[in-house]
Amino acid sequence: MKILPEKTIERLSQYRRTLNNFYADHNSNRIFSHELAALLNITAVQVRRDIMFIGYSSSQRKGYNVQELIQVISQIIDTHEPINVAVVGYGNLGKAITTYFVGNRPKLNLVAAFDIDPKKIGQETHNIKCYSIDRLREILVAKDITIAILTVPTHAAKDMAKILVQTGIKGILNYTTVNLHIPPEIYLEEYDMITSLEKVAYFVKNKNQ
Amino acid sequence: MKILPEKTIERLSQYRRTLNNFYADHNSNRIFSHELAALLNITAVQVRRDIMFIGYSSSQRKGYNVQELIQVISQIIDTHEPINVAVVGYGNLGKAITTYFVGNRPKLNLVAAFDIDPKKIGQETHNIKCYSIDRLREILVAKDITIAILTVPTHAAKDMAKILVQTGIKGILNYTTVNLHIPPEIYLEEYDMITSLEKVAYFVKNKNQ
DNA sequence: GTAATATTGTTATAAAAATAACAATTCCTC
DNA sequence: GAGGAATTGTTATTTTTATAACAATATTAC
Repeated sequence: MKILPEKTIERLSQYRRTLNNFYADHNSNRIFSHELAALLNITAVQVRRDIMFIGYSSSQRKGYNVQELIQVISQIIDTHEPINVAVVGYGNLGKAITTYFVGNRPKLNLVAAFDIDPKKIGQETHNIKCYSIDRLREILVAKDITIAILTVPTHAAKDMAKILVQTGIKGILNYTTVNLHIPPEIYLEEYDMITSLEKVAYFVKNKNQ
Repeated sequence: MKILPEKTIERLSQYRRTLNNFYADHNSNRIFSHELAALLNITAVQVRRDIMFIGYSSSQRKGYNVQELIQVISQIIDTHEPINVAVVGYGNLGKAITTYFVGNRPKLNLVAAFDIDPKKIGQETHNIKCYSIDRLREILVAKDITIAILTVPTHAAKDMAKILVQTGIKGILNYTTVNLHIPPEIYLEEYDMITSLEKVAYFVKNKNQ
């Protein structure tokens, strides 16, 4: 299948979770585009357009089959073979992410955490063990880790990214406030909490324009 | 000034931080658009266009004055009066955000944290005190809190949002995976870590298309 | 001082994303 | 079973965002 728009991919992830919740709550296997849209604060057209993109279609006039739709979305956003993920930096943010992860995400396995603090090394939360940052290279390779979530302090971000790149990581989700410079074949997604907050502040201030 | 594009606001926040770092590191008061762009992994045109939007201009051919540019950006994204912010949910993520906040952000004050866990109530990190969630209404009003960062567990998100809305909050930054339904006059920014990770996984998988 | 060069500021174009419009289909009512 | 209503699927349009093109200006080299 042709690659899908970035925003559609983001929404597909949310559709899937929302559909799972919907199914658990309502025990109904039918959902209308406007129902799904309302749950996500978006428009029904947007939902239908995304669903068109992924090539799914319902028996018209009776909404979508919830489980089928979950299946189709999963075929697109999940990989065939599970992908192994590591959290690099096991401070508060790293631990928060580990907790978010607990549950059923069969194709994305969080398999290791790393930190420099001896007190954290050896800790195990939700079956995720924390290793010394010194063993980063070794364990990334040994455990076939493809994606890294970077949550180290600012001063360490650059060096960690360097090691990740050298080890052949495929994707980095960067939560540090450091702008990383890595080869273009590695997929880099950056998120900056301070920027988000400053954005909220700006639009709170300028809401009447 | 006319309201600026959302993406420009996001970048302005990052320009400012990058410029502050640049000034500290280089002790130079001049920066070219392509230098700033390189630091942020974007194009020089994008930088110049954003700077055009905010109405700043340099003496041509010699780059921008770093401190002036910081000033101009601050005038746009900062408020005149400081804005008070609270973290609702003082688990790992709430604590992580508190830590991120430490430093010089004169116009955005994190003034309180809230949690339901008696063990956390009364804790104080970086001068931020944790209060009982029972006192949320009271303290939001007393401390004139305008923006809330929501980091509570899924099951509590809806109720917390309700209280925030009732108390007249102006903006919410929602890190829970629950889609909130709040009046449109409240600015809502949502961020979903799982979605971000699933997005990275998708584009790692489909990078060659 | 003139030509070449580097940089900005701005307009024009392209690409991405969201919204609107509407035909097609199915279901329901009578 | 005819007519109306609700819903989907898709094309068209608009809006937002990013990129490209290029004139204007200042600096440097000679």
